[in-house]
Amino acid sequence: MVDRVPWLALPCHSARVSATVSALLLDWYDRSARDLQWRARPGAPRPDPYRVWLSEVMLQQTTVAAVAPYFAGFVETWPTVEALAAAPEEEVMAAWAGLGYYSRARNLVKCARQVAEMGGFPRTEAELRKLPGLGDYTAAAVAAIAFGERAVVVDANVERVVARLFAIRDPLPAARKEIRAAADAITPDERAGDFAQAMMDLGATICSARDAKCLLCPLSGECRGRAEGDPLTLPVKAPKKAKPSRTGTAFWIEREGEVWLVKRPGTGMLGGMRALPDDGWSARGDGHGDAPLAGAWKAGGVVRHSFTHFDLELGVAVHAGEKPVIEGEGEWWAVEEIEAAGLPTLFAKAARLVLASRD
DNA sequence: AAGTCGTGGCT
DNA sequence: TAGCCAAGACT
Repeated sequence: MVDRVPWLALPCHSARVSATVSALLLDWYDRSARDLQWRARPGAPRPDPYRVWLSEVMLQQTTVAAVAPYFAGFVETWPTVEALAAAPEEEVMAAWAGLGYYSRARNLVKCARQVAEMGGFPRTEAELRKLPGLGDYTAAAVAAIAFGERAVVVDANVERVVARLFAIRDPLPAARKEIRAAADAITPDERAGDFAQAMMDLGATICSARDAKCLLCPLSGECRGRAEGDPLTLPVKAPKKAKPSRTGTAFWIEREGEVWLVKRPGTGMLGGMRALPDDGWSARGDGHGDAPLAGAWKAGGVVRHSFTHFDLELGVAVHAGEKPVIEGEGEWWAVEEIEAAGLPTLFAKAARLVLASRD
């Protein structure tokens, strides 16, 4: 689709612009790179592929600030991919609790076990792309950053920077091909990993979604979006659908200092995570409200939680009867150690609500 | 190929 | 506040 990018139709011009952009950006990166714990230590030519892979998976749709403590905890507990491969999936899921998008954690374990079996990470983008949890972005990022391959790394930062740099006005997601072609054109043969990280640093700190600090930008002189006066309007995005609102109930059942926890099915919402029993609420509909066992219940309050595609108002019902008898799969968990259960945030909020009402 | 899948921070 | 957004993958 190169012919759809007007400036690319001029080979000499485009080659000059591309070389200028990559040189300016790499020079800026050498001066201004963020110091992140998964990047190579001073003196090391390249970072540890395990740390690169782990960080890239954690950073999918997730901010650096949110990832930092989880990354530190993971590499402390599991310093190598072999160590992670040997860990029980349940422990990894619990360690991931609160970070969101839990299919990432399931795929993380799957991937670690495959890689350990293979004797190490594959070193090419094409081979990395076959691993579970590595899509186009992550495969390219690991290949470039950990192994020095010239791969075209396109994430939301790159899309934004490129759309502004070349004033690409077609709306996303239709503009993806055009943006990718432009990103390809400015990716250098050498230091593609640094280039990718530089684009992401630029997108995070200078050319961000709600702000464009053009006076600080190393590419401002080359930026068509700035020249045309409206960089903040780019990239253009399709309007989003409205979020539905749902209601549901979670049930707090306690016996002798322990609370009844269930494990959610391996796929779907909060898949594979420990949880409080609930009444079947979902993105598609409200919960039925029926309690999982007979006896008296009292209201424990309401938790409001906003997921990506719906809002939930979750009532918490507390079992008020004597000696609850439970049928079905689950486990009694010491209330005092509820923090270690690895509850996703929604249920952690519910637990906090119940426990706070006792003080 | 559009929908599904978390969470916290920012404005 | 309510909406937007973040180093996307998977189906």
